[in-house]
Amino acid sequence: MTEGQAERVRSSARGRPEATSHAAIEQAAFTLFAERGFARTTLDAIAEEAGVGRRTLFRYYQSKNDIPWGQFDRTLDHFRDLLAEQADDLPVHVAIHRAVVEFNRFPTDAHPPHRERMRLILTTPELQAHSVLRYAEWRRVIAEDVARRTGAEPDDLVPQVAGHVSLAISLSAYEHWLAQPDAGDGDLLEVIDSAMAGLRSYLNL
Amino acid sequence: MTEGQAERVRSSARGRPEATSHAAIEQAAFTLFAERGFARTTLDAIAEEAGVGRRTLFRYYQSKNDIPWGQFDRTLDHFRDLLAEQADDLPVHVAIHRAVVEFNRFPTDAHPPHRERMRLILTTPELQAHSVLRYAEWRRVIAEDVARRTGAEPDDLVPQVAGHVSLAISLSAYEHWLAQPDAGDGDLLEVIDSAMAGLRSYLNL
DNA sequence: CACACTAATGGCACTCGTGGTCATAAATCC
DNA sequence: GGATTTATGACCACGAGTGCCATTAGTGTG
Repeated sequence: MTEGQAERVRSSARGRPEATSHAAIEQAAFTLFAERGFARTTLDAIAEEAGVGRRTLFRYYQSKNDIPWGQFDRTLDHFRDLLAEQADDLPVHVAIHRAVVEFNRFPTDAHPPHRERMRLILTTPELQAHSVLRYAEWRRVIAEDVARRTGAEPDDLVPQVAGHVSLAISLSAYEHWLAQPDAGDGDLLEVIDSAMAGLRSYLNL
Repeated sequence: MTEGQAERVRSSARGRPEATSHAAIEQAAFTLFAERGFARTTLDAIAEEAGVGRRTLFRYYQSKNDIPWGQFDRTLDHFRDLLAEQADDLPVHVAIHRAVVEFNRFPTDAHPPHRERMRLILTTPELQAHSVLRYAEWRRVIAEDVARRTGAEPDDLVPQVAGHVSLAISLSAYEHWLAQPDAGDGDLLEVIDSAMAGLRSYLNL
């Protein structure tokens, strides 16, 4: 999903070989982000650290803001599959919730690790802002699944609300999880459950 | 609320008078946005249209992205008041929901009008992204009120979820409202109610 | 009225992200 | 070896954003 940088999959082994990789760029970038912070890390610095030209970075990532998201693109397809796997006779919100939880079980094949990545994304203003565009695609995937389950259109109100609310739950959970000094990946899943329970209790308060 | 551009309220009438105003800048900007679109409108063009220097724009708005939001800052205080006004014996989610609806009743003292403003904000990628920073403050106001009503801390999970979910409802409603070709301000309030009802039905409550 | 004072203006220079163009490098295929 | 293919990286241009500072246009005082 996402346009992202177009899956630079070489069909053949012809032509000049790549001078770097997404992984190498991310590693270089995260190193510098950790040292100086996101805003004060220039693309020139990342290019130098990665040993490539600055112009080349833009062939691997659409923008500086896209670097921290790394592999997220590919994961959306996985998310779509997880949603499709949930039984059709489940209550819709249960099916969606389960898929959301599963989606966060093996967050990424990290490097840098999931938590640090999410911490950066959720605490850096520029990235918080930029991420909305990613979230929109994520919400769309949910809206489409809810529409399919309920016989509605993805643009109808309920599927849209479901997408927005699922995101709301997830973001609440991530923020809470990040606020806990030493929580592991498993704890994240519990917090997502708690957030959903919190929503239900809020609506009954 | 928001740091925003610091309420340029002159204590005395001394010193050189302002060469322009927020209203004048917004009017110039919206005119150009309508003509060429947001992205292709440069700050130079806005400055020229408003008859001021480019540098001066930054004394009225922190960034180009902040221009469409206009007066939103001040409205947050109003929102806080609306929340405080809701009776303490109401179910929490009802109190919050009512305040949210009221908040959107007289959206702005428009010019340019509310709907056009929101259409721009919600359909322009740069602005969609930038707006999360505004939303965060809005959510904070809700979290604080929910915390007060429930005896929790604003950073606790339920108040946070309440903020996120209220935003989710509002955004769903706005998007749906904007998708209707000829809906008025009153219709927006109904859509907000519908979105909340949609959430409850989605959750089988 | 002239002079100090105050506050906003706007020009200049600079950094940084982003995008277009294009010559060049480094592989494979014949 | 030469044609072909593909990625690279240099050069250039534009626009947003920011610090600096001389200038402007008011008010208040003697």
